[in-house]
Amino acid sequence: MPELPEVEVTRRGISPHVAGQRITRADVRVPALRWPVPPGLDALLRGQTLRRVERRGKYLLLGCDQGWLLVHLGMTGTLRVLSDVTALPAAGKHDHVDLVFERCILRYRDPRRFGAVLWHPATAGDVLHHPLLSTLGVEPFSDDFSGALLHARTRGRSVAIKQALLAGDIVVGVGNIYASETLFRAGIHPRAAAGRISRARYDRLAQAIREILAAAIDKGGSTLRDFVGSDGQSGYFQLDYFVYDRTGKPCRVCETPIRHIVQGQRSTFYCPRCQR
DNA sequence: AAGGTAACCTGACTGC
DNA sequence: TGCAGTCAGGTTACCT
Repeated sequence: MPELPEVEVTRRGISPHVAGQRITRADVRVPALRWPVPPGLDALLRGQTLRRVERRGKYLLLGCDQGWLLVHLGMTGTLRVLSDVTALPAAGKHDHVDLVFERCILRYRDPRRFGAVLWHPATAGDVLHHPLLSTLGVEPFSDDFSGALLHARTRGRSVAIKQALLAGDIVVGVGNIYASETLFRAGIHPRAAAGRISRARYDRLAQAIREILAAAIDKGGSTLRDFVGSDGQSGYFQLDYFVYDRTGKPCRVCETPIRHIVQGQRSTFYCPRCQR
C-alpha cells in the first residue's frame, strides 16, 4: 500500500474508533514482522488507554498512557477497525496483531510482513527522537516544506531527483507512485540530477507534491488491490494516474507514449516530451 | 559522505 | 493444471 495518503486516510479512519478507548489486551499471533513485535506487548498494553493517533511520514503513532505504539504498514499492511463485536471475522493467515478494546478491535494485517509494530516507552523520551523517526525529512504539509527547502537540501548532490524524493530524508510521504506523478506534474525528468534543478522548478515540484498528496487524501487514498479501508471495506477509488503504470500508453497531455525505466530497483514512469 | 545494491516476504500474474 | 519467472505501494543495512 501505502504512501502518505493511505496512511493518513487510515489514521483518520481509525482515530474516532480507538482514541480514548481502553486496551483490553493485545493478541500477537505472528511477531515476525520487519522487526520482531516486542515480546510482552500484551502485558505492557493491558489497561492502558490509547489517547490519540498521530502520523509522522508513513508511520502511525498510537499515543498511550505509558508510551507510543509505532506502526508501519510496509508494502501490504492494513489496519482495520472491527466494530461489530457480535460477528467478529476470524483472524486470517496474515492478521498478525489485534489490539482489543472494550467496543472494537484494531486488526493489523500484512501479507508480506515488511511492516512493523514497535513500542517506544515514554521514559525513553520524545517519540520523534526514535531512531526510525529522527532521520525523516519534513512533512509535505508543514510550513517548513517548500521549493526553497528542496533546493537547499539538494545542492551538490548528483543523485537523480526521483531517488532523492523517494529516500524520504528531505521530504516524507512521497512513495514510488507519487514520485512519478509529482515529477510529471512539475515537468521534471526523473533522471535529472537533484543538485542541478533550479529553484523555480523546485517551487513547481513542491506545489505538485502538496496538490497531488492532498487530492489523494481527499479521494480516500489511492489504492492498489491490497488496500482495505479502516472500516473493513475496500473500494476506495484511485486517482487517475498520468504516468504510473501507463507504459506505452499515450500521455494524457501530449499523446507521446509513456516510458518505463528502472532507478534504484524501482520502476519509474514518465513522459519524455512533458518532462525534461 | 554519498551512492549503489541486497535483503526482508508473500501473492498475483504471465508464459510455456 | 502446474511450474518457473517476474513484479509489487517500503526501508534499512551494508558495501564501496
